[in-house]
Amino acid sequence: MKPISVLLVDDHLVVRSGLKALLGTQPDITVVAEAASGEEALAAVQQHPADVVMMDLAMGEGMDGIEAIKRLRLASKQQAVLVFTTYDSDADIVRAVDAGAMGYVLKDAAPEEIFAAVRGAAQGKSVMSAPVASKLFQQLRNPDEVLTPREAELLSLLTRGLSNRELGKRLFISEATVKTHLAHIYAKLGVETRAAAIAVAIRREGMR
Amino acid sequence: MKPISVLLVDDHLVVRSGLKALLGTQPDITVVAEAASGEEALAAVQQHPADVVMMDLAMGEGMDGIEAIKRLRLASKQQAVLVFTTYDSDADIVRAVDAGAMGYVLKDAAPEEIFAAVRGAAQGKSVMSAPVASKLFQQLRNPDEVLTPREAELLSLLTRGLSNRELGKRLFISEATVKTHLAHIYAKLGVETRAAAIAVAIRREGMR
DNA sequence: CCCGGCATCAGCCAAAAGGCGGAGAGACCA
DNA sequence: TGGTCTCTCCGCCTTTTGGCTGATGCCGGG
Repeated sequence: MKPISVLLVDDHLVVRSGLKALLGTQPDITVVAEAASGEEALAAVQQHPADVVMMDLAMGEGMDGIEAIKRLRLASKQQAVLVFTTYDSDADIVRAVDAGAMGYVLKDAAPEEIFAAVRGAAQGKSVMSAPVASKLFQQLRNPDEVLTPREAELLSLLTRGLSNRELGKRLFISEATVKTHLAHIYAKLGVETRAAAIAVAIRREGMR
Repeated sequence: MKPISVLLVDDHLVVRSGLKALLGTQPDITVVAEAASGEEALAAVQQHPADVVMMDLAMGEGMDGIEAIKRLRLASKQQAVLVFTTYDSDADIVRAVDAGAMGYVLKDAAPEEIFAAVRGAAQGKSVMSAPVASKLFQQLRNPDEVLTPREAELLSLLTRGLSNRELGKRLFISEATVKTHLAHIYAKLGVETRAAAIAVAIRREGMR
Protein backbone atom coordinates (compact mmCIF):
# COMPACT_ATOMS: atom_id res chain seq x y z
CA MET A 1 0.00 0.00 0.00
CA LYS A 2 1.31 3.38 -1.00
CA PRO A 3 1.35 6.06 1.66
CA ILE A 4 -1.17 8.90 1.44
CA SER A 5 0.45 11.94 -0.17
CA VAL A 6 -0.44 15.32 1.36
CA LEU A 7 -0.05 18.91 0.19
CA LEU A 8 0.00 21.51 2.99
CA VAL A 9 -1.39 24.99 2.37
CA ASP A 10 -1.02 27.56 5.14
CA ASP A 11 0.52 31.01 5.18
CA HIS A 12 2.25 30.37 8.50
CA LEU A 13 5.53 28.56 8.34
CA VAL A 14 5.23 27.36 11.91
CA VAL A 15 1.92 25.69 11.20
CA ARG A 16 3.22 23.93 8.10
CA SER A 17 6.30 22.79 9.90
CA GLY A 18 4.28 21.58 12.88
CA LEU A 19 1.85 19.73 10.68
CA LYS A 20 4.69 18.13 8.78
CA ALA A 21 6.29 17.00 12.00
CA LEU A 22 3.01 15.56 13.23
CA LEU A 23 2.08 13.80 10.02
CA GLY A 24 5.65 12.55 9.70
CA THR A 25 5.08 10.28 12.69
CA GLN A 26 2.54 8.30 10.66
CA PRO A 27 4.07 5.72 8.32
CA ASP A 28 1.09 5.79 5.97
CA ILE A 29 1.12 9.56 5.48
CA THR A 30 3.70 11.58 3.54
CA VAL A 31 3.86 15.32 3.03
CA VAL A 32 4.92 15.78 -0.58
CA ALA A 33 4.68 19.56 -0.88
CA GLU A 34 3.86 22.82 0.85
CA ALA A 35 2.34 26.12 -0.22
CA ALA A 36 1.99 29.45 1.56
CA SER A 37 -0.91 30.79 -0.49
CA GLY A 38 -3.76 29.80 -2.74
CA GLU A 39 -1.74 30.71 -5.80
CA GLU A 40 1.17 28.54 -4.71
CA ALA A 41 -1.20 25.70 -3.94
CA LEU A 42 -2.56 25.69 -7.48
CA ALA A 43 0.95 25.59 -8.86
CA ALA A 44 2.15 22.97 -6.41
CA VAL A 45 -0.66 20.56 -7.16
CA GLN A 46 0.53 20.40 -10.77
CA GLN A 47 4.00 19.31 -9.75
CA HIS A 48 2.89 17.11 -6.89
CA PRO A 49 -0.59 15.65 -7.41
CA ALA A 50 -1.32 14.80 -3.78
CA ASP A 51 -4.14 12.60 -2.51
CA VAL A 52 -5.14 15.13 0.13
CA VAL A 53 -4.76 18.91 0.23
CA MET A 54 -4.82 20.34 3.76
CA MET A 55 -5.81 23.97 3.52
CA ASP A 56 -6.17 26.89 5.88
CA LEU A 57 -8.98 29.29 5.07
CA ALA A 58 -7.50 32.58 6.27
CA MET A 59 -4.41 33.39 4.29
CA GLY A 60 -3.43 37.03 4.47
CA GLU A 61 -3.28 38.73 1.12
CA GLY A 62 -4.50 37.38 -2.15
CA MET A 63 -6.78 34.44 -2.79
CA ASP A 64 -8.61 33.15 0.25
CA GLY A 65 -8.97 29.49 1.10
CA ILE A 66 -12.50 29.15 -0.26
CA GLU A 67 -11.49 30.48 -3.64
CA ALA A 68 -8.47 28.20 -3.65
CA ILE A 69 -10.66 25.18 -2.95
CA LYS A 70 -12.96 26.02 -5.83
CA ARG A 71 -10.09 26.36 -8.26
CA LEU A 72 -8.43 23.20 -7.04
CA ARG A 73 -11.65 21.30 -7.61
CA LEU A 74 -12.00 22.80 -11.06
CA ALA A 75 -8.44 22.03 -12.04
CA SER A 76 -8.68 18.40 -11.06
CA LYS A 77 -11.00 16.19 -9.12
CA GLN A 78 -8.22 13.84 -8.12
CA GLN A 79 -7.35 15.15 -4.71
CA ALA A 80 -9.61 15.64 -1.70
CA VAL A 81 -9.49 19.00 0.03
CA LEU A 82 -9.43 19.01 3.81
CA VAL A 83 -9.98 22.34 5.55
CA PHE A 84 -7.67 22.85 8.50
CA THR A 85 -8.38 26.12 10.21
CA THR A 86 -8.73 27.94 13.51
CA TYR A 87 -12.30 29.15 13.35
CA ASP A 88 -15.59 27.38 13.01
CA SER A 89 -17.84 30.22 11.91
CA ASP A 90 -21.11 29.17 10.33
CA ALA A 91 -20.44 31.07 7.15
CA ASP A 92 -16.98 29.57 6.65
CA ILE A 93 -18.22 26.04 7.11
CA VAL A 94 -21.07 26.39 4.68
CA ARG A 95 -18.92 28.13 2.10
CA ALA A 96 -16.17 25.53 2.39
CA VAL A 97 -18.54 22.60 2.03
CA ASP A 98 -20.16 24.42 -0.85
CA ALA A 99 -16.79 24.90 -2.52
CA GLY A 100 -16.23 21.18 -2.37
CA ALA A 101 -14.24 20.52 0.80
CA MET A 102 -14.19 16.87 1.92
CA GLY A 103 -13.63 17.62 5.59
CA TYR A 104 -13.29 20.37 8.14
CA VAL A 105 -10.86 20.03 11.04
CA LEU A 106 -10.02 22.67 13.63
CA LYS A 107 -6.45 23.49 14.53
CA ASP A 108 -6.95 22.64 18.17
CA ALA A 109 -7.96 19.09 17.30
CA ALA A 110 -6.06 16.14 18.81
CA PRO A 111 -3.40 14.52 16.60
CA GLU A 112 -5.47 11.35 16.26
CA GLU A 113 -8.37 13.37 14.94
CA ILE A 114 -6.13 15.03 12.39
CA PHE A 115 -4.71 11.69 11.23
CA ALA A 116 -8.18 10.21 11.00
CA ALA A 117 -9.35 13.16 8.92
CA VAL A 118 -6.48 12.77 6.47
CA ARG A 119 -7.11 9.04 6.10
CA GLY A 120 -10.84 9.62 5.75
CA ALA A 121 -10.39 12.27 3.11
CA ALA A 122 -8.03 10.03 1.15
CA GLN A 123 -10.76 7.39 1.04
CA GLY A 124 -13.36 9.87 -0.07
CA LYS A 125 -15.06 10.02 3.31
CA SER A 126 -16.23 13.21 4.97
CA VAL A 127 -14.68 13.96 8.32
CA MET A 128 -15.26 16.95 10.53
CA SER A 129 -14.52 18.08 14.05
CA ALA A 130 -17.35 17.76 16.54
CA PRO A 131 -18.01 21.51 16.88
CA VAL A 132 -18.19 21.81 13.12
CA ALA A 133 -20.64 18.95 12.76
CA SER A 134 -22.72 20.41 15.51
CA LYS A 135 -22.96 23.75 13.73
CA LEU A 136 -24.03 22.08 10.53
CA PHE A 137 -26.77 20.20 12.35
CA GLN A 138 -27.88 23.43 13.91
CA GLN A 139 -28.40 24.92 10.48
CA LEU A 140 -30.29 21.91 9.19
CA ARG A 141 -32.56 21.92 12.21
CA ASN A 142 -33.39 25.63 12.04
CA PRO A 143 -33.77 26.58 8.39
CA ASP A 144 -35.74 29.59 9.61
CA GLU A 145 -32.49 31.10 10.78
CA VAL A 146 -30.74 30.95 7.46
CA LEU A 147 -30.38 34.34 5.81
CA THR A 148 -31.58 34.85 2.24
CA PRO A 149 -28.92 36.03 -0.24
CA ARG A 150 -30.23 39.57 -0.14
CA GLU A 151 -30.24 39.61 3.65
CA ALA A 152 -26.70 38.31 3.78
CA GLU A 153 -25.63 41.02 1.37
CA LEU A 154 -27.24 43.67 3.50
CA LEU A 155 -25.77 42.27 6.69
CA SER A 156 -22.35 42.30 5.15
CA LEU A 157 -22.64 46.00 4.38
CA LEU A 158 -24.15 46.58 7.81
CA THR A 159 -20.94 45.35 9.41
CA ARG A 160 -19.20 48.11 7.50
CA GLY A 161 -21.05 50.56 9.69
CA LEU A 162 -23.44 52.01 7.12
CA SER A 163 -26.70 53.78 8.03
CA ASN A 164 -30.07 52.75 6.64
CA ARG A 165 -29.94 55.59 4.19
CA GLU A 166 -26.49 54.55 2.96
CA LEU A 167 -27.54 50.93 2.73
CA GLY A 168 -30.48 51.93 0.57
CA LYS A 169 -28.33 53.93 -1.81
CA ARG A 170 -25.73 51.21 -2.03
CA LEU A 171 -28.26 48.52 -2.82
CA PHE A 172 -30.57 50.68 -4.93
CA ILE A 173 -33.57 50.09 -2.70
CA SER A 174 -35.64 52.42 -0.53
CA GLU A 175 -34.95 52.97 3.13
CA ALA A 176 -38.24 51.27 3.88
CA THR A 177 -37.02 48.09 2.26
CA VAL A 178 -33.79 48.30 4.17
CA LYS A 179 -35.79 48.40 7.37
CA THR A 180 -37.81 45.38 6.35
CA HIS A 181 -34.69 43.36 5.60
CA LEU A 182 -33.13 44.47 8.85
CA ALA A 183 -36.18 43.39 10.84
CA HIS A 184 -35.94 39.93 9.25
CA ILE A 185 -32.22 39.74 9.90
CA TYR A 186 -32.69 40.70 13.54
CA ALA A 187 -35.29 37.99 13.96
CA LYS A 188 -33.07 35.36 12.41
CA LEU A 189 -30.01 36.35 14.39
CA GLY A 190 -32.00 36.67 17.58
CA VAL A 191 -31.12 40.28 18.31
CA GLU A 192 -33.03 43.55 18.65
CA THR A 193 -30.56 46.20 17.58
CA ARG A 194 -28.20 46.76 14.71
CA ALA A 195 -25.32 46.96 17.11
CA ALA A 196 -25.97 43.44 18.34
CA ALA A 197 -26.51 42.26 14.78
CA ILE A 198 -23.09 43.54 13.78
CA ALA A 199 -21.49 41.91 16.77
CA VAL A 200 -23.10 38.57 15.96
CA ALA A 201 -22.38 38.87 12.26
CA ILE A 202 -18.69 39.48 12.72
CA ARG A 203 -18.19 36.94 15.47
CA ARG A 204 -20.57 34.13 14.64
CA GLU A 205 -21.12 34.53 10.96
CA GLY A 206 -17.48 35.33 10.38
CA MET A 207 -18.18 38.45 8.35
CA ARG A 208 -14.87 40.13 8.60
CA MET B 1 27.71 29.32 26.88
CA LYS B 2 24.48 27.67 27.92
CA PRO B 3 21.73 27.48 25.34
CA ILE B 4 18.69 29.72 25.74
CA SER B 5 15.85 27.79 27.36
CA VAL B 6 12.38 28.42 26.00
CA LEU B 7 8.88 27.67 27.25
CA LEU B 8 6.21 27.49 24.52
CA VAL B 9 2.64 28.53 25.30
CA ASP B 10 0.02 28.04 22.60
CA ASP B 11 -3.27 26.20 22.58
CA HIS B 12 -2.60 24.67 19.19
CA LEU B 13 -0.52 21.56 19.17
CA VAL B 14 0.53 22.09 15.56
CA VAL B 15 1.94 25.51 16.36
CA ARG B 16 3.91 24.25 19.35
CA SER B 17 5.24 21.36 17.39
CA GLY B 18 6.17 23.57 14.45
CA LEU B 19 7.88 26.08 16.69
CA LYS B 20 9.78 23.32 18.44
CA ALA B 21 10.95 21.95 15.11
CA LEU B 22 12.05 25.40 13.98
CA LEU B 23 13.83 26.36 17.17
CA GLY B 24 15.39 22.91 17.29
CA THR B 25 17.51 23.79 14.28
CA GLN B 26 19.31 26.43 16.34
CA PRO B 27 22.09 25.07 18.56
CA ASP B 28 21.85 27.94 21.02
CA ILE B 29 18.10 27.55 21.63
CA THR B 30 16.39 24.73 23.51
CA VAL B 31 12.69 24.22 24.12
CA VAL B 32 12.45 22.96 27.70
CA ALA B 33 8.69 22.86 28.14
CA GLU B 34 5.30 23.46 26.53
CA ALA B 35 1.92 24.62 27.78
CA ALA B 36 -1.47 24.75 26.09
CA SER B 37 -3.01 27.44 28.30
CA GLY B 38 -2.19 30.30 30.63
CA GLU B 39 -2.82 28.09 33.64
CA GLU B 40 -0.46 25.41 32.35
CA ALA B 41 2.14 28.06 31.60
CA LEU B 42 2.16 29.30 35.18
CA ALA B 43 2.60 25.77 36.43
CA ALA B 44 5.24 24.87 33.85
CA VAL B 45 7.42 27.84 34.65
CA GLN B 46 7.79 26.57 38.19
CA GLN B 47 9.15 23.24 37.00
CA HIS B 48 11.17 24.66 34.13
CA PRO B 49 12.33 28.22 34.75
CA ALA B 50 12.98 29.15 31.13
CA ASP B 51 14.89 32.20 29.89
CA VAL B 52 12.18 33.06 27.40
CA VAL B 53 8.46 32.35 27.38
CA MET B 54 6.92 32.42 23.93
CA MET B 55 3.23 33.05 24.30
CA ASP B 56 0.21 33.23 22.04
CA LEU B 57 -2.41 35.79 23.02
CA ALA B 58 -5.58 34.07 21.87
CA MET B 59 -6.06 30.86 23.77
CA GLY B 60 -9.60 29.61 23.66
CA GLU B 61 -11.20 29.19 27.04
CA GLY B 62 -9.87 30.42 30.33
CA MET B 63 -7.11 32.89 30.97
CA ASP B 64 -6.06 34.90 27.95
CA GLY B 65 -2.48 35.61 27.00
CA ILE B 66 -2.39 39.10 28.49
CA GLU B 67 -3.53 37.87 31.86
CA ALA B 68 -0.99 35.07 31.70
CA ILE B 69 1.81 37.55 30.99
CA LYS B 70 0.84 39.66 33.97
CA ARG B 71 0.84 36.69 36.30
CA LEU B 72 4.10 35.36 34.93
CA ARG B 73 5.72 38.72 35.56
CA LEU B 74 4.30 38.82 39.06
CA ALA B 75 5.43 35.30 39.89
CA SER B 76 8.99 35.91 38.81
CA LYS B 77 10.92 38.48 36.89
CA GLN B 78 13.47 35.94 35.71
CA GLN B 79 12.12 35.09 32.30
CA ALA B 80 11.36 37.39 29.42
CA VAL B 81 7.96 37.03 27.78
CA LEU B 82 7.83 37.11 24.00
CA VAL B 83 4.41 37.43 22.39
CA PHE B 84 4.03 35.17 19.36
CA THR B 85 0.66 35.64 17.78
CA THR B 86 -1.29 35.95 14.54
CA TYR B 87 -2.79 39.40 14.88
CA ASP B 88 -1.28 42.81 15.31
CA SER B 89 -4.29 44.73 16.58
CA ASP B 90 -3.53 48.01 18.28
CA ALA B 91 -5.28 47.02 21.46
CA ASP B 92 -3.41 43.72 21.78
CA ILE B 93 -0.05 45.33 21.26
CA VAL B 94 -0.60 48.04 23.82
CA ARG B 95 -2.03 45.66 26.35
CA ALA B 96 0.79 43.17 25.89
CA VAL B 97 3.51 45.77 26.26
CA ASP B 98 1.65 47.14 29.24
CA ALA B 99 1.52 43.70 30.79
CA GLY B 100 5.30 43.46 30.52
CA ALA B 101 6.01 41.65 27.27
CA MET B 102 9.61 41.98 26.02
CA GLY B 103 8.80 41.47 22.36
CA TYR B 104 6.02 40.95 19.87
CA VAL B 105 6.47 38.69 16.86
CA LEU B 106 3.83 37.71 14.32
CA LYS B 107 3.29 34.12 13.30
CA ASP B 108 3.97 34.85 9.67
CA ALA B 109 7.45 36.15 10.46
CA ALA B 110 10.48 34.59 8.81
CA PRO B 111 12.41 32.00 10.85
CA GLU B 112 15.41 34.33 11.18
CA GLU B 113 13.18 36.97 12.67
CA ILE B 114 11.83 34.52 15.19
CA PHE B 115 15.29 33.36 16.19
CA ALA B 116 16.48 36.95 16.51
CA ALA B 117 13.51 37.76 18.71
CA VAL B 118 14.23 34.85 21.05
CA ARG B 119 17.91 35.79 21.34
CA GLY B 120 17.03 39.43 21.85
CA ALA B 121 14.49 38.66 24.54
CA ALA B 122 17.00 36.44 26.34
CA GLN B 123 19.40 39.39 26.48
CA GLY B 124 16.72 41.72 27.76
CA LYS B 125 16.32 43.50 24.46
CA SER B 126 12.98 44.43 22.94
CA VAL B 127 12.29 42.94 19.54
CA MET B 128 9.17 43.30 17.47
CA SER B 129 7.99 42.60 13.95
CA ALA B 130 7.96 45.56 11.60
CA PRO B 131 4.17 45.91 11.39
CA VAL B 132 3.99 45.91 15.16
CA ALA B 133 6.66 48.56 15.56
CA SER B 134 4.91 50.65 12.96
CA LYS B 135 1.64 50.48 14.87
CA LEU B 136 3.36 51.54 18.06
CA PHE B 137 4.90 54.54 16.34
CA GLN B 138 1.50 55.41 14.99
CA GLN B 139 0.14 55.56 18.51
CA LEU B 140 3.03 57.65 19.78
CA ARG B 141 2.54 60.11 16.97
CA ASN B 142 -1.20 60.45 17.54
CA PRO B 143 -1.75 60.26 21.26
CA ASP B 144 -5.11 61.94 20.64
CA GLU B 145 -6.35 58.71 19.17
CA VAL B 146 -5.51 56.53 22.13
CA LEU B 147 -8.52 55.49 24.15
CA THR B 148 -8.53 56.06 27.89
CA PRO B 149 -9.01 52.94 30.02
CA ARG B 150 -12.62 53.82 30.68
CA GLU B 151 -13.29 54.38 27.01
CA ALA B 152 -11.71 51.08 26.09
CA GLU B 153 -13.86 49.35 28.68
CA LEU B 154 -16.97 50.95 27.27
CA LEU B 155 -16.00 50.11 23.72
CA SER B 156 -15.45 46.52 24.66
CA LEU B 157 -19.00 46.28 26.02
CA LEU B 158 -20.28 48.19 23.02
CA THR B 159 -19.04 45.42 20.74
CA ARG B 160 -21.29 43.11 22.72
CA GLY B 161 -24.23 44.97 21.27
CA LEU B 162 -25.42 46.74 24.44
CA SER B 163 -27.62 49.86 24.35
CA ASN B 164 -26.67 53.09 26.09
CA ARG B 165 -29.00 52.26 28.93
CA GLU B 166 -27.46 48.82 29.39
CA LEU B 167 -23.97 50.25 29.20
CA GLY B 168 -24.84 52.71 31.94
CA LYS B 169 -26.20 50.02 34.22
CA ARG B 170 -23.26 47.75 33.58
CA LEU B 171 -20.71 50.46 34.34
CA PHE B 172 -22.68 52.16 37.13
CA ILE B 173 -22.78 55.49 35.33
CA SER B 174 -25.62 57.58 33.91
CA GLU B 175 -26.74 57.36 30.33
CA ALA B 176 -25.50 60.92 29.86
CA THR B 177 -22.00 59.85 30.76
CA VAL B 178 -22.24 56.93 28.41
CA LYS B 179 -23.07 59.33 25.62
CA THR B 180 -20.13 61.54 26.48
CA HIS B 181 -17.73 58.61 26.41
CA LEU B 182 -19.20 57.41 23.15
CA ALA B 183 -18.76 60.81 21.53
CA HIS B 184 -15.10 60.77 22.54
CA ILE B 185 -14.67 57.23 21.26
CA TYR B 186 -16.26 58.10 17.93
CA ALA B 187 -13.92 61.05 17.53
CA LYS B 188 -10.86 58.93 18.32
CA LEU B 189 -11.87 56.10 16.03
CA GLY B 190 -12.88 58.50 13.28
CA VAL B 191 -16.47 57.31 12.98
CA GLU B 192 -19.91 58.86 13.43
CA THR B 193 -22.12 55.99 14.50
CA ARG B 194 -22.01 53.20 17.00
CA ALA B 195 -22.34 50.70 14.20
CA ALA B 196 -19.14 51.90 12.59
CA ALA B 197 -17.44 52.04 15.98
CA ILE B 198 -18.25 48.39 16.59
CA ALA B 199 -17.00 47.45 13.16
CA VAL B 200 -13.73 49.29 13.71
CA ALA B 201 -13.34 47.99 17.23
CA ILE B 202 -13.70 44.36 16.26
CA ARG B 203 -11.63 44.56 13.12
CA ARG B 204 -8.93 47.10 13.89
CA GLU B 205 -8.76 47.06 17.64
CA GLY B 206 -9.14 43.32 17.75
CA MET B 207 -11.90 43.33 20.32
CA ARG B 208 -13.30 39.92 19.77
C1' DC C 1 -53.73 27.78 -10.89
C1' DC C 2 -53.07 28.94 -6.12
C1' DC C 3 -49.84 29.36 -2.27
C1' DG C 4 -45.59 30.60 -0.08
C1' DG C 5 -41.28 32.76 -0.04
C1' DC C 6 -38.76 36.69 -1.53
C1' DA C 7 -37.99 41.39 -2.49
C1' DT C 8 -39.89 45.66 -2.82
C1' DC C 9 -42.33 49.85 -0.82
C1' DA C 10 -45.43 53.10 2.55
C1' DG C 11 -46.97 55.42 6.70
C1' DC C 12 -47.15 56.05 11.63
C1' DC C 13 -45.34 56.20 16.06
C1' DA C 14 -42.23 55.48 20.01
C1' DA C 15 -37.67 54.78 21.45
C1' DA C 16 -32.85 55.24 20.94
C1' DA C 17 -28.96 57.53 19.49
C1' DG C 18 -26.26 61.55 18.40
C1' DG C 19 -24.74 66.71 18.40
C1' DC C 20 -23.87 70.76 21.24
C1' DG C 21 -22.72 73.49 24.99
C1' DG C 22 -21.72 73.67 29.73
C1' DA C 23 -19.86 72.10 34.24
C1' DG C 24 -17.94 70.11 38.61
C1' DA C 25 -14.68 66.84 41.17
C1' DG C 26 -10.37 64.49 41.64
C1' DA C 27 -5.68 63.31 39.99
C1' DC C 28 -1.41 64.53 38.47
C1' DC C 29 2.25 67.32 37.01
C1' DA C 30 5.03 71.42 36.23
C1' DT D 1 -0.95 77.03 42.27
C1' DG D 2 -2.47 76.76 37.76
C1' DG D 3 -3.09 73.81 33.79
C1' DT D 4 -4.49 69.46 31.86
C1' DC D 5 -6.80 64.85 31.90
C1' DT D 6 -10.23 61.95 33.03
C1' DC D 7 -14.56 60.78 34.52
C1' DT D 8 -18.76 62.17 35.77
C1' DC D 9 -23.35 64.54 34.84
C1' DC D 10 -27.27 67.95 32.75
C1' DG D 11 -30.55 69.71 29.24
C1' DC D 12 -32.19 70.52 24.53
C1' DC D 13 -32.83 69.44 20.01
C1' DT D 14 -32.48 66.64 15.63
C1' DT D 15 -31.80 62.44 13.36
C1' DT D 16 -31.94 57.60 13.22
C1' DT D 17 -33.66 53.44 14.31
C1' DG D 18 -37.04 49.91 15.31
C1' DG D 19 -41.95 47.98 15.71
C1' DC D 20 -46.23 47.41 13.51
C1' DT D 21 -49.50 46.89 9.80
C1' DG D 22 -50.42 46.45 5.26
C1' DA D 23 -49.59 45.99 0.24
C1' DT D 24 -47.63 44.80 -4.50
C1' DG D 25 -45.16 41.99 -8.11
C1' DC D 26 -42.49 37.91 -9.17
C1' DC D 27 -41.29 33.18 -9.22
C1' DG D 28 -41.42 28.31 -8.50
C1' DG D 29 -43.54 23.97 -6.58
C1' DG D 30 -47.49 21.26 -5.91
